[in-house]
Amino acid sequence: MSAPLQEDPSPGNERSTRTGPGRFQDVVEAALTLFAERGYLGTSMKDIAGLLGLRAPSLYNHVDSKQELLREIMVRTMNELLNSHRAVIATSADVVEQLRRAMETHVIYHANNPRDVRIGNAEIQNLEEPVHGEILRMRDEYSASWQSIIERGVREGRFDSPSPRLSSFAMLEMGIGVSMWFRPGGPLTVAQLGYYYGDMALRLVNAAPAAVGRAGAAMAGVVIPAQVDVHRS
Amino acid sequence: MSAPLQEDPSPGNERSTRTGPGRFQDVVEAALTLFAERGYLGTSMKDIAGLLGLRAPSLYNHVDSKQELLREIMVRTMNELLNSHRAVIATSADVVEQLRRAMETHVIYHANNPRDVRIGNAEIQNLEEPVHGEILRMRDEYSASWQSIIERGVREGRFDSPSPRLSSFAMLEMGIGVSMWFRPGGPLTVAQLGYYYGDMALRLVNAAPAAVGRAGAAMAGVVIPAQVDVHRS
DNA sequence: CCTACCGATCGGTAGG
DNA sequence: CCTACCGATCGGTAGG
Repeated sequence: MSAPLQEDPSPGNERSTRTGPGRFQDVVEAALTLFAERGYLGTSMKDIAGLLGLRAPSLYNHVDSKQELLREIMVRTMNELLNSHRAVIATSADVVEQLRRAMETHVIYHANNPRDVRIGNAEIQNLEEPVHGEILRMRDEYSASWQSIIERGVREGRFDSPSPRLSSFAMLEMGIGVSMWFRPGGPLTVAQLGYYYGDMALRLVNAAPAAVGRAGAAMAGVVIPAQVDVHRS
Repeated sequence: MSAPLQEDPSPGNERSTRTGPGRFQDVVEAALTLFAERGYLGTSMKDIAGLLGLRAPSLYNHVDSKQELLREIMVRTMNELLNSHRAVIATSADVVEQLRRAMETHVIYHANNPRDVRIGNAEIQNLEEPVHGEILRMRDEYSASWQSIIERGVREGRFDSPSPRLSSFAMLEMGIGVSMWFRPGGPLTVAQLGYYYGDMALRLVNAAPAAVGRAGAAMAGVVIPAQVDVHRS
């Protein structure tokens, strides 16, 4: 997603030409849009080529197969999400702050990358092995990290949850939902969105600071981690 | 979903034979399983026929088109969800109780109908007009009802929410997620699941009764509405 | 980067 | 309920 537009100029890169509209990342970008809109099976190589002003067979100068495009999108997305998550929970030892920041990062990522996230959640069954299994393992790791944060908070007496597993599922899921309706330029900024959802996460485990105030409440002290970039195409 | 297995014997029903494995509802049932597993575009009429021990062309004695199967599933599912919701919020005038019961019903429906719900959320873009628009309108109505419950709770001073819209989205979404992981026969009953999620909904708007206790807490007073049937195939 | 083309599969129809 | 078959489209290759 955030890869530079110019291709790696090293001579070992034999998959892409150096110029023109058909470079690998451009094909991925077109696939990202179309897979998200119509689904993997609902998108043909002809469609992707059309978005780039090409004929379908020309894509195979840059891409091994349609499956490779799905693989690239899913692996990259899950890596970005996991890395952002790991980085942000390392910024505090306080479990309340960890949960709040994890939710902010989670929601901001989903708001900024709706196409990737939609594909990631809708097309798992169309991903072939071994990547299919790898993605499932990464999702498990992500989910397990959330659960362990909540479990630790309960152990430390900071959280109240009848089931850390259910609490973590609820938090993850409500954040994923953001990718389905959030549009930049609306009444809410991405940062505000993150703040509200961070607050909701704390409420879910009864760790919320008293009341949060009305919509538009000041957001002093909110830290948007640097790892989460806010651009989108 | 809950239609009786014997077909309507009225002579006006010209779409289905009265006996045999290929009646309309059986085809829908097979489509339900396969659409949920592989997606609408990933499922062929041959696949559906195979599950019924038939050849693909035989299906057209019972079904107009593949699209009709998707239409039937999506309309029926959304109608059931909306009707359950309307019925359950009519059982109490207290806004806290309405929200709790709405969440219980929402979650129980999603736990009991994972296939329908998965299709309903994944295949909207494969639904043709005018049904596509009708489904979107029903979803809007459902979502709006949740938001108005929260708005009223805030007005009455029972709820605290910086954004009823965001709160309702979060609640809806965390309930939908249940359909992705809940399996009957696990450590949790459907009724317990509904109770926990009802509790989480109240927490999200700071209306939770103090603390809820540990996992396995007593569930005295939980009302599972009769409209929500608990069978699944 | 293109045209021409491959075998496979699709939803659906004809006709019995 | 079947076999035989239709035109369309698919992902991908050959060859330049």
